[in-house]
Amino acid sequence: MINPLRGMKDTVGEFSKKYIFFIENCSRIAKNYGFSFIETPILEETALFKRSVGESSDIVGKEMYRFIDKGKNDVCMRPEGTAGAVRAFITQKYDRAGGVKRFFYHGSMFRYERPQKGRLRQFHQFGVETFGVEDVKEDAMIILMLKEIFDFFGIACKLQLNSLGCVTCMPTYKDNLIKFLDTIEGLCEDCIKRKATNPIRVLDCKNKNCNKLLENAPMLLENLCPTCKDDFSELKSILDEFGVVYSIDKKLVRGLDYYNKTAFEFISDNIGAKNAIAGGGRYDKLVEFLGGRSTAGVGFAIGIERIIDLIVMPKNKKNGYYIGAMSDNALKLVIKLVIKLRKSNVVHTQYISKSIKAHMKASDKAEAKYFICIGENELKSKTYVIKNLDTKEESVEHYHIL
RNA sequence: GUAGGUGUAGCUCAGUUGGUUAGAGCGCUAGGUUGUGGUUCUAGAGGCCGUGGGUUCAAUCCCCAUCACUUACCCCA
Repeated sequence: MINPLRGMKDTVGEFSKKYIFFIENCSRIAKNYGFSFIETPILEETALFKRSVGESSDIVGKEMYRFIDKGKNDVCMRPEGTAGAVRAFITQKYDRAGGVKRFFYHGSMFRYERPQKGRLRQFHQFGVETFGVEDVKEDAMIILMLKEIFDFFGIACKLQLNSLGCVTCMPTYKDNLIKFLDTIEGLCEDCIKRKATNPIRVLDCKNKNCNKLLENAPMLLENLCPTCKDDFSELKSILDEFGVVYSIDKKLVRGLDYYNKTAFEFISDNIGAKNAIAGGGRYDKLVEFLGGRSTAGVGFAIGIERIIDLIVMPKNKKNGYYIGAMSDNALKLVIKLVIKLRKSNVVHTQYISKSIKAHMKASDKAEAKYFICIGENELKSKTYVIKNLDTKEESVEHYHIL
């Protein structure tokens, strides 16, 4: 027997139903916000992720599915969606065309890690990206969209917010942070590495000892330039105005290098240890960094496996027809009728004749609303009965397809 | 990479202090006298008790190894 690879799962059964339900409704909501569908390749040049996600990130450092293809290209399976969307934005020359572009996407992402609850090697995200809008109202808007999505699916969660500053305030802050870190002894090994590669990530180290040592560290949020500070205030006031509850997490820096200014995460207490169910933020330098004309960007991604268990599905209503044959002579007619009705209805059937009782049981299993059974009597009378399985009413119809 | 937990029917799990024929619920199939369902009743099918080795007269059970799954750490969605 061949099993799926570790950390990879089939989309079937209950998960499949929920997945479709989730994607359809997220897409609907995103369209209402003016976003249009984009799909980018799963394979991209390794350089794309190295440059966008960042070499200091764990994702690039140790989690990518990376290989050399037959054309000797160094390629990776995408570990997240933003890099590809930005690349596509530049490829299409939308950066030069100017204006605003809003995209939503969904699909498989790949990270080579140890699987656990809500974390797979092939997992699925639904995400959106806005290009060309510097206004922080857009940040607020996509957070409102996320909130709307979670509300729609009945998912309880909390929003955590931070601002990472911009090219004006971040560099000086970073210098100050490094100076502070230099005065500290006893940081964990990882943090010592981070100090050199991406010092702000020291802030969200989970090591308790590091946390203590960092109690007096300078915080990003307290060292923002006036613009960033104003934007952050405006973001908060919009969220307040529309009743979005949030908390400020000064240590929220996120693991991807491309974020600046707004950074946020939605977390849930109901999904095991990995409590981030969605994350996002602003990445105003990324388009330029990947070779495009300078364009602001902001977006989010939802981890579908993280929230799938929290989705409450509406109850299935009975729908469509079940048509069965009670004698072999009737089979041909049943098939004809099935094909005809399938032009505009959900129709279930079976290819063998059996008792009316067995057919009715099968129709319940199929959750059909209407039931038709054809046997010798129907063949003789050229009529059949349609039974409404909810109301138990029966009505006689003449058929003309013999 | 590290640590714990679990591998018995399609699914969820009992069980055997080592002994001949392996258990339940759910699901599946078929029936409950004339062609009417969901909840019911009866019957049936379905197991190399994860794999390899060891101890033993005898292993699904004890020991070792291995693989898989799972949870957690790290990190992320």
